[in-house]
Amino acid sequence: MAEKELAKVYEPQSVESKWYGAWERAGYFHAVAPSGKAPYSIVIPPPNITGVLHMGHALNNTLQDILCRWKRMSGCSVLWMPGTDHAGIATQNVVERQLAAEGKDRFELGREAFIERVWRWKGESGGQIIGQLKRLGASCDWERERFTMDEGLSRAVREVFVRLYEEGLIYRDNRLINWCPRCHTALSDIEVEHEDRKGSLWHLRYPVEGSDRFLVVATTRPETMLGDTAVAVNPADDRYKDLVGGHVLLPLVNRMIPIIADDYVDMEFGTGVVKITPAHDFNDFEVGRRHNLDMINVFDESGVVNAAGHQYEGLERFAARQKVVEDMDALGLLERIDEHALALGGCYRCKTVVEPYLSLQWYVKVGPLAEPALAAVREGRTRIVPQQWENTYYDWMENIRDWCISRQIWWGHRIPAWYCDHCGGITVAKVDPTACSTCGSDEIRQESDVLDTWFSSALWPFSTMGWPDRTPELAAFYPTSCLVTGFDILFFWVARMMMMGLHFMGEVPFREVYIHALVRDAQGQKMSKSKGNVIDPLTVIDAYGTDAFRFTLAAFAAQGRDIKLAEERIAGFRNFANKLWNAARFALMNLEGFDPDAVTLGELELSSGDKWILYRLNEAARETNGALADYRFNEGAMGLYQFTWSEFCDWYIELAKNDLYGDDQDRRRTVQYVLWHTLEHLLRLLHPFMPFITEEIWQALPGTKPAPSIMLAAFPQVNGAFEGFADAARNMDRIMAVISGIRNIRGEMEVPPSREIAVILSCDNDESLRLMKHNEAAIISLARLSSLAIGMGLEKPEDASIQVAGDVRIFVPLKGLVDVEEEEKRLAREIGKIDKDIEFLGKKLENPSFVERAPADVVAKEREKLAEFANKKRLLEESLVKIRRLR
RNA sequence: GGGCGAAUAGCUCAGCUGGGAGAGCGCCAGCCUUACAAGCUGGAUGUCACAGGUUCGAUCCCUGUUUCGCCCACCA
Repeated sequence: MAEKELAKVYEPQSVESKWYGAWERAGYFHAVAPSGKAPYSIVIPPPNITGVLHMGHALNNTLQDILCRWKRMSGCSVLWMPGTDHAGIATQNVVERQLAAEGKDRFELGREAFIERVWRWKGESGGQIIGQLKRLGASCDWERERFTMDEGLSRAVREVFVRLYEEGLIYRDNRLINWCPRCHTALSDIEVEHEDRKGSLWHLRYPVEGSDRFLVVATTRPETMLGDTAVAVNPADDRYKDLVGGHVLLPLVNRMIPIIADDYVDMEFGTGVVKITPAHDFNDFEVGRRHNLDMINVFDESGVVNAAGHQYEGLERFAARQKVVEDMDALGLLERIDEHALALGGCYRCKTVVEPYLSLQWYVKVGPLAEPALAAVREGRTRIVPQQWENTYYDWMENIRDWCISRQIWWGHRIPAWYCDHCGGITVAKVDPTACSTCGSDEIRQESDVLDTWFSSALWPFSTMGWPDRTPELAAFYPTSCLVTGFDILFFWVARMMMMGLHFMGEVPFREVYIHALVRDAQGQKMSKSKGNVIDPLTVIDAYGTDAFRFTLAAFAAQGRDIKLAEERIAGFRNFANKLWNAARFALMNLEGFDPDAVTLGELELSSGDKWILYRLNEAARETNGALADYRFNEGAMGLYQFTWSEFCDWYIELAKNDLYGDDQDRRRTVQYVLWHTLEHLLRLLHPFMPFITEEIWQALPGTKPAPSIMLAAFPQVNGAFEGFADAARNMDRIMAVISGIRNIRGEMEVPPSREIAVILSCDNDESLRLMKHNEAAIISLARLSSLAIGMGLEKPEDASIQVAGDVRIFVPLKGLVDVEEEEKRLAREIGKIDKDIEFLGKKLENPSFVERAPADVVAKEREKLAEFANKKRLLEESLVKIRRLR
């Protein structure tokens, strides 16, 4: 067995690539169904195949991996289902840009060739994010990796579409939709992002027929007047009552349009007159339907004015706006222009301003699907964490509108509907039909639209497991245990999975949904390419290592709060990884020749220090399990950080040195065992957070391994035997207080560590005396003493510095160390601090209502504290008086 | 317009069911103490946004105010 030399500084790169490959090859990520073990399953939020790993992915997948590794180690059969999303519009855009660079467009290629080209692109450069997830350490079951357009999932999509159609939950309708004039497709309501912008409110005069009056309408979109088919006023508005039923002459196009009355018009706003453009405004559309108005579409699918716009035909919509305003002005029909704030809707893929557009589209009737999805959360069958998001979910589900699912692009699941040229009937079928189901004609054409990308991702939790077949995976792993996602896709994805899962599986898709925060930059701004404030996770990984990065994300992941990622914090956790590494180096150096297999805990005689660290380790296990069970990732991470650094390294390792370097072979063996045991368990606790470094160290530890990888070792649970060490742990706390007291004098008096000092401890009871004597060696070495005298009721030497630690008085003779003036100042400072405490507690205890009404144990505790402070103050004052006498 | 969240040390943030506020970084002082200078030891630093209320007691619960941030919404 060649003992390898561990470098002084942890180098993540080689360790990471080595272990990830080994784990994957060994099949540790693979879930077997059924297995007899308790199932735990998570489906990954499938990243777009166009995607490149960003901070959001890094956080999302780190948290999922922490859960999966923790559950796997806790004895569950874990399925983490990975895959990617075909991302219809986004992917089509990428390939279209490529074509444009070659001076071509998709229409030249034709539909089939274009789709082929997209598949080719996917094969060559799509899905690079998978490799990036592996660098992050994600323990996904890659053997099961799925793609939303692979054969199985396409079959599921088809099945769902046909069934919903047959149930009357999918229909076609001609109405206004959000249209992206750049992507040339319809968008669903939530695919439109509203942004507040400054705009103008143009006031236009429309001449009233048969009169010299004008009606002044206010509009934010003057170009749409080309499609006006009415003006409306409120029926209760006395100003215009006489005009209702009459007409105005629409300028520029010179069309007579009616003056109608509708409650929709707000008398208070503007002039109280609204121009009605049913084909280009959602409200106007409703008004138009109520009044049977013509709906004149004045744009083509690129947002260019069409023939209905007369002389403006061929003008792009914003150019048309300018021209319309100019022409109205020239006619003296532009009354004025006000500044006006408005929320402009943009395409979520390309940011182009969307156009309300009249067209025939496919819809899902969501009301009947939303009901059960609401009930499931209300009844707690799916729990949303943090709970505050439940309200957002309810609000949306309660006000949900039908979902436009057709997209006029080519890349995606083509809608399985065929139109009959002969009878006009529609055939919807799972298998491509050869004839019209109504008239039998074979002159049928398939719908050219594809489905919204989110239609297929809504099926993800069951389609990835083989639905509509009844598979062992579905039986074992559906419903999934947990979904980890950001709130930005709560509506897009989570809500729709709830609806589809309940409808087709009869059961919720996941028991819990953990909604995590957004990762922002150090200034709290959303990271975006245009702002140039993007931190690339892979750059961070290269610079600091995956483990440090993951630990940073976990430590920051407090519930309900955005993460502001500052690079210094990552460096801090890189230091933590290095600290762990060096603690391990220390352990390995001192465990040479030690065989843990030959030792059992029961045979060992444990010191206070040994019991203390085992007790604290046990508490750390309790806290980590509790934190992860509640998705308190930050508490889990920070708790382990504190245990590792402030307890294990700062105290136990220092304590252990005494015995490791000493002559007592029994003590040496005992400490070796405790050191080994603590480190070994600590590594397991840390493994979900820092998978690589923990495996590397764990493999180097002596002893027979319970598993071939730490991934498969049992996650530490609370050990009842260690809970009995609570008293010993408290004793150790007293020893530590004494050591800290001595160090305090040393630090305050600026005595360098190289200078060993003599110390006297004075106890006031036997128990205390025994405890101090028993831990004499530890005190001497940790406080760096030349000598230590311990006794009962000892007198303070005249020129000694004093410190009080519980019931122990600490005297440090100052002879030749420092002058008494310094000691005088230090004592005055100490007394000053205590005075404040005494004053506060005194007031509290003098308050009769506190003593009467507060719980007895609280009062007793406060009294105890006061007595302790008073005692400490007395001792310090005595010595201050004596010190002064020396001058 | 509706809803949600935040305001705590110089900075970035923790703080579970009310009992004198914590971490990391930074700062000051002293240290190459044979695991680690990416380190060790000691230290300083807070009207817990503001104003009321409940309570013996409020950073925590209630009301209001201010300032930020986000989400939703068809007022031209």
